[in-house]
Amino acid sequence: MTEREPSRALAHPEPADIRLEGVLHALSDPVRLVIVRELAGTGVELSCSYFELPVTKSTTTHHFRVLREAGVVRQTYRGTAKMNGLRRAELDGLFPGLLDSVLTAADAEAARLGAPSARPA
Amino acid sequence: MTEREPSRALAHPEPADIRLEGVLHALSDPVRLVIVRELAGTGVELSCSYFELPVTKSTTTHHFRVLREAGVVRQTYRGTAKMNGLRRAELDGLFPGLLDSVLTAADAEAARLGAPSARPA
DNA sequence: CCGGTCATACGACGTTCGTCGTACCATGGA
DNA sequence: TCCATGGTACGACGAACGTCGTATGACCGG
Repeated sequence: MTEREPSRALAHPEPADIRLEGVLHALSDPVRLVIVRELAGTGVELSCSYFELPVTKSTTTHHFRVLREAGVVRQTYRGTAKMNGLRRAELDGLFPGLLDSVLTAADAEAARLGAPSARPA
Repeated sequence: MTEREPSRALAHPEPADIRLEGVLHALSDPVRLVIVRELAGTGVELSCSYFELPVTKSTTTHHFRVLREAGVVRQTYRGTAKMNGLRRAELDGLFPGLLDSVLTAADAEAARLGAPSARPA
């Protein structure tokens, strides 16, 4: 709840605490899937404000938190910005091939549905 | 033909209507994940009553319905029983490798958590 | 025909989810 | 110092979810 600590630190689940169900659930939301695809596509850390999502800032914060608590992304403060990076190594170690196949599937579906975004040419 | 039409037909989404988000959501429930793992492990069609799930019959029906409507399983009546089979071909065609990696991940997690009902092929 | 078995439908209930708005805090620069 | 920028916390709300119990329907074997 109310942390009076420096609190500029964010809690991340350790690999042993990451649950497949949680990851799948995190990935089952369209907005979050867009975030993950973009993160994977660029391969670098991106700030929350980098993303242009069809939701408000509050909701964006919420989605990033869900991703972080599921163990999908790692968030670190960098000045006023909060950078987000995919936890690829941990995820691949825990669930080999899962992230890649989800990403591939998302690309395939986007192409199938004629969605243009999230594809860094 | 000697093919007998099932008295009650069940609606299944066509491959083109299967959504990745829907599949991931269907797979993100522990009970449904158990069902899918068992279906994949045996490789044959299983009746609803075959499964020993920690929920009532009503809830079991509900979960099978979610899986069917997401396009994960195919259900066909066979007498009073309803047989359930994984839609492997369709899923693999739509999202190559996805099902396998989820299944592998589920096995890995089950082993990691000390699962009792793991199903080594 | 009649009962038994397998599964469904429907309604209910509490929980979680996705969304928003508003108020607030933390950092960095003018 | 003060303010602009980037993000958070909290509360609210409707919708969807997972669960159950009971009543009902479909099929098979006597």
